[in-house]
Amino acid sequence: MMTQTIQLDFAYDFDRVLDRLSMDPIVSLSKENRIVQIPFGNSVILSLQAIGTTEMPVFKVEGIESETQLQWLKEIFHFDRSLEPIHQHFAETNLAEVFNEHVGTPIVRDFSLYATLMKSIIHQQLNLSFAHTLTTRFVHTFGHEVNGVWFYPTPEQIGQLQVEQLRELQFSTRKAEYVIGVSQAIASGELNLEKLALEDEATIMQTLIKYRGIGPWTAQSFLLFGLGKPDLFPLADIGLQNALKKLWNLSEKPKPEEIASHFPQWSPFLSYASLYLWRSIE
DNA sequence: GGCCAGGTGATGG
DNA sequence: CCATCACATGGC
Repeated sequence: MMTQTIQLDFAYDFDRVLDRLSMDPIVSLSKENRIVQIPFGNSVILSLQAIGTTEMPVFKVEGIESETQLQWLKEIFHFDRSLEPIHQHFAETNLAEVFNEHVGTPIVRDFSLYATLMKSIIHQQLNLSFAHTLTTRFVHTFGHEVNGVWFYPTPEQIGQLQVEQLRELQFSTRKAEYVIGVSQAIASGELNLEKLALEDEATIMQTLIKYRGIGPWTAQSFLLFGLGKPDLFPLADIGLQNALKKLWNLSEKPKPEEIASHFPQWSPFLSYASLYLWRSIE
């Protein structure tokens, strides 16, 4: 098994990454050893360990079998683009303080596009704690485990389920229908997420929103956490509304139009504003 | 015990 | 086209 070393030339706080990943009960990691195990495809496990500092980030990678895998890993962990221009951009904005508190914090993508979609649908309108419970049950019941690392089930498997099988895990009837329906569309080849990912953002949004259970919030989550797009701010998100309410000392949650009025100033890096605001209330 | 949660689709004007 | 409502159930 090949071991590789990756060195970055910009500040990158891997311990923050581990903190965030540790909120996902499916992810296998050790904060102490600064290592995370990453499921790739159907059964490959890659491991990523930090052996440097935030200012001098160095990583040890194991399990890589091809250049394609290495490139994928770099994109997933945001190794392929510097965070410094983004922090510079926000230094003169009303989010400067928030950004100062999150120096070197990257957008880490989900480990598969299908996982992003399922997770987003499951998370709709639920508190994080219960959403994590449902996601864990979903993966533990229908996915598979290799050496302690969990792999999401395939769309083919989920597409064949009956609503009742997800009801047993305490999914609502409607949510079960969403999850199964979207999985069927993917399994049949009608919806090809990898191919869709190559299209422009407007096309991706329009395509996804046609499916029952995918609204603007879920489609934007797909762009942000699935594809790592830099300029998304899901206005419908209650967490972001609450984060801004707190930051601006408001008595009520700010209205979407009020939030959107700041977009010209924050763009083209709205996703980082979203991410850090979420973290500010976690 | 009531209100809220990292929304969405259906319904009715 | 926009406002309102049901959905399900845990967390606090």
